[in-house]
Amino acid sequence: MEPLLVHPDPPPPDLARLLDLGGYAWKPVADERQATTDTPDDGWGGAIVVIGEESEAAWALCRAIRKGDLPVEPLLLIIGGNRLDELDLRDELYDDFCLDPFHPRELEARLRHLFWRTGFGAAPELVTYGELVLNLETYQAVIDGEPLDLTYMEYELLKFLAQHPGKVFTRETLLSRVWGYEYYGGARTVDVHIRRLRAKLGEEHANLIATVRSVGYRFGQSRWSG
Amino acid sequence: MEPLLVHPDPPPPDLARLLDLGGYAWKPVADERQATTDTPDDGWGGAIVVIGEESEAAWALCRAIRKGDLPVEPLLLIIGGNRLDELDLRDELYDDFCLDPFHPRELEARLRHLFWRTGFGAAPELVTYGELVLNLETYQAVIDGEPLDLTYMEYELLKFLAQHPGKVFTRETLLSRVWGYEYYGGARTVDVHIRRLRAKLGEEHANLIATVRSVGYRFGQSRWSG
DNA sequence: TCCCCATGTGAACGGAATGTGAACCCACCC
DNA sequence: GGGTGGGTTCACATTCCGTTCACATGGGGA
Repeated sequence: MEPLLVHPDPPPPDLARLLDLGGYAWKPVADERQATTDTPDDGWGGAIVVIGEESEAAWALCRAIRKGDLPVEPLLLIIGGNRLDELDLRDELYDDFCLDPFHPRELEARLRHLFWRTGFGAAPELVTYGELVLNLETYQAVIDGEPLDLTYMEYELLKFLAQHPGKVFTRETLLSRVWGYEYYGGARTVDVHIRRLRAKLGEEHANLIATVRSVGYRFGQSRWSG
Repeated sequence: MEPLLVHPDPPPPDLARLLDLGGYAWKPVADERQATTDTPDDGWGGAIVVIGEESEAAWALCRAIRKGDLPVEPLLLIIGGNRLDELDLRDELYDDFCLDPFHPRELEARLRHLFWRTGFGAAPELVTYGELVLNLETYQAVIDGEPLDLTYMEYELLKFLAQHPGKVFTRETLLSRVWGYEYYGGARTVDVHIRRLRAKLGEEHANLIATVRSVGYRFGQSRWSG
């Protein structure tokens, strides 16, 4: 998704943390001029403006965004409860607002809802390891920017491994945790799926999955990188 | 202005007092049936639903409002901070929400803003994806400029999918979110509707709906942003 | 060096998941 | 009552892929 425009620069630490944890890309911006010059190639995905002490600068930025030649949508405000009256005559300037201090879950919900309404998806749930990216919502996998065409079990197996990089799993463990605890079948099934995964990862990345002889398999580099 | 639909009956005292002080006309409503029979001549001006202890009844009312033949907009929720997770998969059911207990000024601001948006933003609500356009007000669908002749369920299904492009949905999820949470029927019904949608989309666009084997269906391509 | 066992490899089988055509059922309308 | 449109269900066809097998390969210990 396109990055979010965030004002002020730097933003409050808890806001920055929440955005990072939520997987949002964002860029702090001090004023309209910087917002214009720093516009990403694919534009802004939205804006979050904190109405703080310097409220005039913040409002000016909002006006610039809405009236000027810098069309950014949606625009969400974060504003202290004691400044609610500043919203009064400015309905046209924002799409949603959130009281400061905010409840993290509330802000998350507002962001999700805002992006849902405007048609952009919310930040997707991703599992990443190096150049490998698994999108849990779309069931798609990508490595080096190239999509991987994985079957269901291959995807589930790779997902589980990539969620626990560096850790060694026995075949029995993999069977119970990926295939299901009640599964009863030969352990060699795991080998075959590992083989197909390696093949699809390509020669370059096949070594992402290492064999630990007489134990099982490990995804990614071990801590001592041996 | 048309009166607001308020749930539950009776509403919390502080909500009633705030609405009265704000000069809003409103009517308490216990359930969908009453909402239908008590509809004012000139319709509802909007709805405020409190998600309280009886949250299932409240959600049922929301669904009825949004899916049924009782078009009420805008719809604002009042919900406890400890129930925020209930919002997660219900983005399409509401327009805005407010944490309970609410700050009176905040709720006022949200009401004002909500009505400002729906009052002036008279632009028809559209859902678009590439060459596909769904007009939510006229219930018409167009692709490549050619109108699509869709039945009701086909339209609802396509609308839901197009509102969440790239995301994979299981048949069960589609049944509950398109057909309704209380629906009980075979999952293969989804397959048939998908097939008819593909046929009506035409050979050129049939691949807009992709099958994700052993999972479900996905509309459009995922965005790999990140 | 030899042998054994663990793992890699290719192919085949069989069943599950999905596509497809048609029938059924119900509501609605004439 | 007959007819029509649309949602649902069923039976069958088809594709896909998870599993298993037989065999090849290779590493480590005696």
